[in-house]
Amino acid sequence: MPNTGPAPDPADIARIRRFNRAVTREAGALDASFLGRGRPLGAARALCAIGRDGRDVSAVRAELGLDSGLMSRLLRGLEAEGLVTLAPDPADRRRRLARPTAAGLREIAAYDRLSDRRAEALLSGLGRTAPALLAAMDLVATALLHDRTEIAEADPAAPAARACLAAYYAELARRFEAGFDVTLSRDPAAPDMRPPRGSFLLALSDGQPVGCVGLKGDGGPVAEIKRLWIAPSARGQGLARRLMAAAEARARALGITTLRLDTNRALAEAIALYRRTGWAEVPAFNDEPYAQHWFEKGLD
Amino acid sequence: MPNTGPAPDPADIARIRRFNRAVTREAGALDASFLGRGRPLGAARALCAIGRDGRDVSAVRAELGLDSGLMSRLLRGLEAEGLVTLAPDPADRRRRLARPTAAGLREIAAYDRLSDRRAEALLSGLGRTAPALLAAMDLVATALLHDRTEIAEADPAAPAARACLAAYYAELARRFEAGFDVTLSRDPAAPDMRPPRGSFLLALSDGQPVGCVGLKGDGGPVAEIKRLWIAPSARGQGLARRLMAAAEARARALGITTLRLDTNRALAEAIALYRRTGWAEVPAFNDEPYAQHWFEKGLD
DNA sequence: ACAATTATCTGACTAAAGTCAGCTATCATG
DNA sequence: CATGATAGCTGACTTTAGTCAGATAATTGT
Repeated sequence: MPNTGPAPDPADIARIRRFNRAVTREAGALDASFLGRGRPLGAARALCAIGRDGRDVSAVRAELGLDSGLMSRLLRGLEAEGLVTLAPDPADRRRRLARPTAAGLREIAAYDRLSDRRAEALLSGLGRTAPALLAAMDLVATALLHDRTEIAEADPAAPAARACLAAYYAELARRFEAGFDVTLSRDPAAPDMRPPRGSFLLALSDGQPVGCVGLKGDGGPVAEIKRLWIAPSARGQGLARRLMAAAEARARALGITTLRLDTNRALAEAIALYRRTGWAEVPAFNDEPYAQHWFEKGLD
Repeated sequence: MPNTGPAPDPADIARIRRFNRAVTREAGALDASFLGRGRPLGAARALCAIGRDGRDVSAVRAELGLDSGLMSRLLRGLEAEGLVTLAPDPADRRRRLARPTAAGLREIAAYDRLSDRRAEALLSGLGRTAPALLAAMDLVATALLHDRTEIAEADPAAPAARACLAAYYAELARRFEAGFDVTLSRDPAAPDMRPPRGSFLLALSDGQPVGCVGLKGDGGPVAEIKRLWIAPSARGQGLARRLMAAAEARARALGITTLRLDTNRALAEAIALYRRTGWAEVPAFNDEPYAQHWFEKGLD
């Protein structure tokens, strides 16, 4: 149901349209600068989407929204240029992993520099007003990305969920003082995070997974929150709060009355969120080696 | 010579790149919605660039950055669709003027509505945070359009000029200790700010007024600078200086040899600008109740 | 073991965008 | 009135992007 609020001010609409024009011009200029490296835009975008660390082809395809035939041809082109190598994914040999070669890394770095240089030019032309502009850009980006992020239940073994979990583990390994090895942790089995025992929720931004949370149950009235993670690119939008609220709602629907969670002291934002949203710190209720804090929340 | 200032913070660059991603998606979505009218994007853009009032072909071509052959073909297509008519420019019969037909006007309106609807959707999803977002978008747009801000003479009674003046009065009311009531002030009559007595200049960023200055004359060799104002989103770019320089140039062209102005002590940035640009503080030359400083500058 | 699904590749297309050389008509200038 | 510049038109291209219908191989569910 649109048009519930007051009718938008035409002057405000004009302001937004001016913004759109300003920004499409900027985007066009960036595209044009990308063209300067003697490669069509599609190929340049594909290379950048593969990134330094390499990625599986289907992820790139989903991000760029390309037809599989076109994607295949672009990769063939990049391969012929000696910029990427393709190898079957050992985990699923239908998939292929694209990795940049040394030359590919150089090209990616060159494209990054082009982006950076535009950003620098913008910043340096501003002087003392730069912080205000950056804050404004953050606000706009957050607003534009906000309504595109939706929360959906997924199977914890589905590729999107596994991608989130892999990124989550990698981040824990970076952030925990002692590193992180999932095999030493109380890793929940997938069936405990599937209905009717539990649930696994993904935050999807335009189809891309940008966050997750697990609800691990055992059929009884007490369940645990696990694996709360937000992609770096999606932080600062209150997404963790939305995911937690969705997990609580799902738990209620599954007849769960008490939620628990354990967490590591390195995860300060998460701990702050739990405290802000009605979780009470309680004594350790398990022997999770990576946990220093335990929380509980009643769902009534 | 770039790289003079301090090296930009990589985190700031990352923020800009996040902004770019958010915004190019938005632009892509708008393009996709334009495609829904059964016309390739190039033709749709050309039609919208022609606009309601029609335009000469070379102006459209310059705006869209198209090859003359391509432009010609796009126009031929629009003509065949019955959306535009082409006629030689009476002033220079090499040029051609494109004007929308009635059907063309309807199509332009339809494209406008598509843009408007996206803007409305964004606004309505925001509620009370809308003003902050709009201000942020203005700031970003102004920064990106920085080099496209142009100064044009306007009638002081035109809507864009009145909008600037209203914003100026509102700001004075906020900033002056005693508030501001325009009826108590020495408000210049509009004819004194029109050629040949004076002038009224607007700073236009992509069509939106973002600043103004008035030159109030009485036909003699002495004129006053009035109503210097820059929209908050456009500050910090040296626009006030550009507007003042343009006003001085206009004054010279009108045969004025001495400029004066009065101002309030609350307008510190303006006073600093006057001091920096060759204005000399002089004793009060009028009884403006809101003024504490009077300046004069000779134009030789 | 079997069918269904999934990821990718290939060939054969089309549409859109863009380039380029040469043409004509008009205009500005000496 | 010749000269050169300018604006636009046309035909003959190329490149880029994108679509679609199979083919193939690997995986999943039963």
